[in-house]
Amino acid sequence: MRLEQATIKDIARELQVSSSTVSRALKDYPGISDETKRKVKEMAEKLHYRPNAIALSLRKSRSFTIGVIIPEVVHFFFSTVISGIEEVAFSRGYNVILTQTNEKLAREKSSIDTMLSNQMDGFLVSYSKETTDFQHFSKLLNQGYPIVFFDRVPEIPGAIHVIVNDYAGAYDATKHLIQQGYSRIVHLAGPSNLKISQERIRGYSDALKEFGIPFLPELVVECTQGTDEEAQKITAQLLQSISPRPDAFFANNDLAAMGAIQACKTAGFSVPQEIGVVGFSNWQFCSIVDPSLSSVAQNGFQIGATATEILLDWIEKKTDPETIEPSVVLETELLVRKSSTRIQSF
Amino acid sequence: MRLEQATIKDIARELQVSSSTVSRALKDYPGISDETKRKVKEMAEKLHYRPNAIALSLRKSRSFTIGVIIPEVVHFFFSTVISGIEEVAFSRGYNVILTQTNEKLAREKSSIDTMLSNQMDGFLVSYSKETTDFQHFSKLLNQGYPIVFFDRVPEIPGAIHVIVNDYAGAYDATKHLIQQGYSRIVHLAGPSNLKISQERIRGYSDALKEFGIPFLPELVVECTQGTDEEAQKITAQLLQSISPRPDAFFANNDLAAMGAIQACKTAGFSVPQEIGVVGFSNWQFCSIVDPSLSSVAQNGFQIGATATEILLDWIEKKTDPETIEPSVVLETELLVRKSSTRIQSF
DNA sequence: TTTTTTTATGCACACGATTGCGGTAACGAT
DNA sequence: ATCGTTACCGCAATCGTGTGCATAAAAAAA
Repeated sequence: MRLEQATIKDIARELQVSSSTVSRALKDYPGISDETKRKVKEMAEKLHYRPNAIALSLRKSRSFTIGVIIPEVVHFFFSTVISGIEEVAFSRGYNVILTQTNEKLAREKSSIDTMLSNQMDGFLVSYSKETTDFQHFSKLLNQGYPIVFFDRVPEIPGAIHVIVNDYAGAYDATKHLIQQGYSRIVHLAGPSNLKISQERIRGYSDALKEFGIPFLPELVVECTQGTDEEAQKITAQLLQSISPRPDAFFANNDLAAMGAIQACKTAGFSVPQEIGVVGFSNWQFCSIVDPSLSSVAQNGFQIGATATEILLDWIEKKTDPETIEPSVVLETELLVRKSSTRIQSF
Repeated sequence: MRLEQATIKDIARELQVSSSTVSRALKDYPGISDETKRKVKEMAEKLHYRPNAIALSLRKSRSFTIGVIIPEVVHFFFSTVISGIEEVAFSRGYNVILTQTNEKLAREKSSIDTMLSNQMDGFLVSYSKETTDFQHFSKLLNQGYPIVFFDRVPEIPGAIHVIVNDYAGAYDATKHLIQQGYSRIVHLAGPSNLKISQERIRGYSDALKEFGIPFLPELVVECTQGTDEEAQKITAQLLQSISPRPDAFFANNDLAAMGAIQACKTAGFSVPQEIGVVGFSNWQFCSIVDPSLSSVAQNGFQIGATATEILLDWIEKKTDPETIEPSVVLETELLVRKSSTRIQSF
């Protein structure tokens, strides 16, 4: 049996005043005597009064809550994004409701449904791998709901994005490998329906072009799942089937990069002396594995924080959605570690 | 300008009936003609009617939302717990509001405040490292709010816990090291105010005792932060200062274990031939590092899922809080990998 | 003293949905 | 013609808070 929360009415009854007076006194409205204000506040304190945010939401048609929809929580990158989101939301007085889609489209849609029922003030979304049609999002946008997409962003008119410069990240990584003397560079790519995958391929390809290295389609292999097991298999196979053998791997994510390293070791090649490897994301373990893994760092925290700032400004009408930069691109940073360093520059 | 959500009143107006009729028709109440029900449902469909969960919450004094308070999101273990929580909550029709305390007590308290304002139906809590006094929790409990603690659990009467068998996990790990022929085993312990740290020390100590190995206080070192850097420093120092030198490290977490391994390598010792290492938690990277890291797995997903099941049963009064097992202890599993295997048993 | 202004407070309704209670037809039975 | 029954449906209050408008009392101006 829960102890009842004290309400404005309780305070009003105790003090023999109306609840409107209490409401105004608590918010220091003009036109309430200091004496009354004092009494009201004292009584509020005494009764442990806490404003009922639900009632407030109903009244104001504002919930001060944002909905976050992501593919998976158990993912270093996404967890850092969540952290950034939570940090900014908290500091600006908003709640965060979280759902993961487990990469399922159906789950994505039903999440939106319940979130709409719960009167979210806005949405932060990174869509699932299954999502190829974006009507459920564009409908929301057309209805005027603020949505900011991050990382995985759809190509629909009016959508606001926060992404990292995948192109530049991939370009930098590839260029670095080339400068380290690797030339037959495999790209373990991500799911081809994601724009980030396409951008990274583009960066990879452009870097090759710039250094006069031919782009070979057979050196770009899609790793659908992005797990280390998958990458390990693919790498092992590539080392056998391609001739002359690849001498570097640029992976779409760090897990895949680790898979590649393992496969190389198993096949008897040393990393980085014979084969160089670079990952993407800069997961926590990159610096503690052996050899330490070079990786393109994307600051998840900053992505989350930035996306949330934009969303909240939008919600609070500080910014007209028309004037928002449709796409905020954060820079990546190539962190060179042992896995790709065979020329000691120091 | 957001398009207005259709309400029951809108449906009522269109159909020239009262809103009570609409409400009842939508929920298939008896006493409403099939004809009317059909019309109402059609109109609801047409107007894209979505029940306003906020209004419902106000009416029912139930928000169908649970508050989750954890130290940090960017932590493999906690992210798996969140995943388990989210999964169960979603399947049972509840929302999850997430806050991280960043290990700050003040943040913990203020999170509780805003969650109370938002009429959470219950709480899932793992408290911060700073928390030594639990009044803010016991007050909640006394007010009748359902709270289930997990991982880090307070010693207050009436609190429900979901934890793993830290004692057994530590015992197993230590026993394993002993059986592999290591005898001067260092324990890199966690913050001493956390019960989990104490339990692990107990398990470590009991395993030594059982095998007749003396417990040396200087071999138990507290790693306050639990980072790899910290563990690396401490390990390096221990390898120098203690004589005869330690030949194994059992770390309170995997990151610390990795730090220990690095320090060993730097000092010229090979793992596992000369020095064995076991971690705790079984983070994702354990299987992909070299040497792969033995670790005590604690199933975060299961912890989160179990805690949520208990909480929701409690909220829905399926179980009387008096009858709830005060402490659910999930078993750990020692995953033996290369970092602690010098006796090939196969 | 009367009129005007200021100050302090209450009334009533709104937000959206639910629900106990009661009302009103229509119909059949007496 | 009257009553009882049944089938449908509406009124109005409720949850907790905020706010425009009216109003009473007090103070100031006439």
